[in-house]
Amino acid sequence: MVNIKDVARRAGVSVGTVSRVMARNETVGAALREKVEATIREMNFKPNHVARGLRRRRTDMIGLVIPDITNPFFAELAKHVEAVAFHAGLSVLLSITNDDPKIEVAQIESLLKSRPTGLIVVPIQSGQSQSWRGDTATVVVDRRLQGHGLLSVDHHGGAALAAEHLIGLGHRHIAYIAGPADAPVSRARRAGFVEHLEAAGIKPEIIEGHFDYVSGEALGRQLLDRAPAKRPTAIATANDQQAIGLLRAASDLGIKVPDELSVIGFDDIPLAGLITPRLTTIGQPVEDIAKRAVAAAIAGSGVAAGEDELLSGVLVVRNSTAPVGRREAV
Amino acid sequence: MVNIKDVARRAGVSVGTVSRVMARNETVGAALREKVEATIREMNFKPNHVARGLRRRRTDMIGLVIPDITNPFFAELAKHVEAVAFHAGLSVLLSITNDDPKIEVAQIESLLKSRPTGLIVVPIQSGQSQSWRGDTATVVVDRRLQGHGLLSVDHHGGAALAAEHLIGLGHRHIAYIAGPADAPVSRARRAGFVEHLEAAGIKPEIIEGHFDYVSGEALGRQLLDRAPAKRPTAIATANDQQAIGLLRAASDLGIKVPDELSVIGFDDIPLAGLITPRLTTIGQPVEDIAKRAVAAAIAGSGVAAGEDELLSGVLVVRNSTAPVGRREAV
DNA sequence: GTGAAAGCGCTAACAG
DNA sequence: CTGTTAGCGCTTTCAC
Repeated sequence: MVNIKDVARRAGVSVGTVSRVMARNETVGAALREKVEATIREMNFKPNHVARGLRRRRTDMIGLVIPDITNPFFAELAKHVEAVAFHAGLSVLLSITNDDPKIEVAQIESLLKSRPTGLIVVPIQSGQSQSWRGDTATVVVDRRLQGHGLLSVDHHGGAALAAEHLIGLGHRHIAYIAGPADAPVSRARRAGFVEHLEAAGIKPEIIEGHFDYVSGEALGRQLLDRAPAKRPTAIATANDQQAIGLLRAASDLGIKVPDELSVIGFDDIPLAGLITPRLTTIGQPVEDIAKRAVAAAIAGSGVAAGEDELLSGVLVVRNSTAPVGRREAV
Repeated sequence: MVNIKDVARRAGVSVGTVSRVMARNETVGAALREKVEATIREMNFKPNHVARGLRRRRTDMIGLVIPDITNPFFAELAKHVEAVAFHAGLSVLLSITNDDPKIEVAQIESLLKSRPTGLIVVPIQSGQSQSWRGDTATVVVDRRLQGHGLLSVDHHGGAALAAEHLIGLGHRHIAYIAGPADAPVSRARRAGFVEHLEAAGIKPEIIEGHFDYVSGEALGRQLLDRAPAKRPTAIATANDQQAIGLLRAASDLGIKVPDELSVIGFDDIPLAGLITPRLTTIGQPVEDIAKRAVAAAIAGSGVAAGEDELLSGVLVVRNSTAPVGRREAV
């Protein structure tokens, strides 16, 4: 493969000059610059980023560590992170932790060996800030990690929005399908939801599961497979996937949404607006999160501990929620 | 950051010895080996993969180029590729082309600068095999690219399976929602479906769109928003997302699936089994594809041109298809 | 078996 | 403004 020396020789200049032309910053005479650029094109020279990375002691890559790429929210996040990074001339190294703390540690250690410019991490558990060297900018997204600032939607506030919505619709018998208790994001959403309800004198029935379709379906069945009078009139879930699973359970049990049951999710994944009924949910500013994350990673600043950036979620009302009255009317 | 020299000095050996210990292949005396390993642990030494990559002229990374990570099928593919790669000690560089040929070229050129061990590419169009250097193993997955072998599910055969299923159910008035005509994968699935129907003397109505929910919904509406007698009794789609969009359109128009309309998709994304009604579809062996892709990338072999590896899809019957008779009965 | 030393291809001083 | 040169941290002959 052709290297900088070949180019320099052919263009009749020194390697330093070629390097400066590529960096397009230095003061290189117009004549030489053109000649070099022509030669680069002509020889189809692709500068070796590995060598450059070695010399610069940092590569043009950012590591992205997420629990699960098949979760539409993280897929969306990855998509935007990749787009913004690419635009900034960076590549993204993808790591999937599969919600396994051991793998998470291994993945991060492995990433670090490539000396990336920055790390964007959606951690599994808040415990033990990994002792990875402070010389790689780290921005922690969506879920809290000890010793780091957090860039995320305001889980607590967003969940409160959901609670408010259900209360406003007249619901009093309300259940909540939470995420795994060891995930701080679950706790934040749950707390935001529950506290808001309790302030209104309502005590929701709470049940815990994973952030996926299957869990939503199983837990939904558990909540709904009982005498109509004992069923909640509204259920909120910790994310949209659970809500979609719940919708499926309701359908299987012949329970009409939203007439007999209101359902509200969290995330506003693309699918939320397409299933039947269209899902009412709390939308996240994913693109904005991605932009800020990449910017912080590049700036080398990360998000300082204690300096959280919490972005507001927004209530998206669609067809899975309705006034409780409708049910009595039936 | 501590480097190999620091370790060598502290352990009282030469850098060569440390290197050999890490490569865990050479013949290093047990005593020295232990001493070095202890020192590595003690100093928390993380070998610099950038330097190693420079020296080896190849990094421990594989590039993964896909059109759209929010497409559940590709997310699934990425998940498995990442898992297999990680297991083999490789990192994955993620590129998303967003179905834009210009970006695809730029992404690949950019990836190559990092001198990855191999490239796994889901190309956008079959045209112009990019003139990237033959010195990077390239395995082309899912969609054909001129000058390369293809590793993929058998689109043609899978679609024929779908056609066979609908015919067997007694459907005669059948429509097909295809993918974009410029994508070979669309053409393969469409051809497999249409040819099989025509062999049975049926000429389907065909309509084209993109591989996403929105397109499926719009096209579905177009196909269904007409007098009942003029509507197809069954619609097959080029992928599950379109099918899900179609289901939504049917629901909006008050058309019962599967009683009044049978729907069959392609891919068997996780969601397919969870929506209402559960979607009948053609399942892909994603994990197997991922395994083979990574193996080929590592082996440096790629998939030789003309040596396609076509894996069989499998018909997954769920609740979105039913005998045409049911409708007449209503 | 182990050490010494020559690069991998580039960037960034430093000269001129 | 441009050329020269010393490494970046590792692997890999080549000696011993």
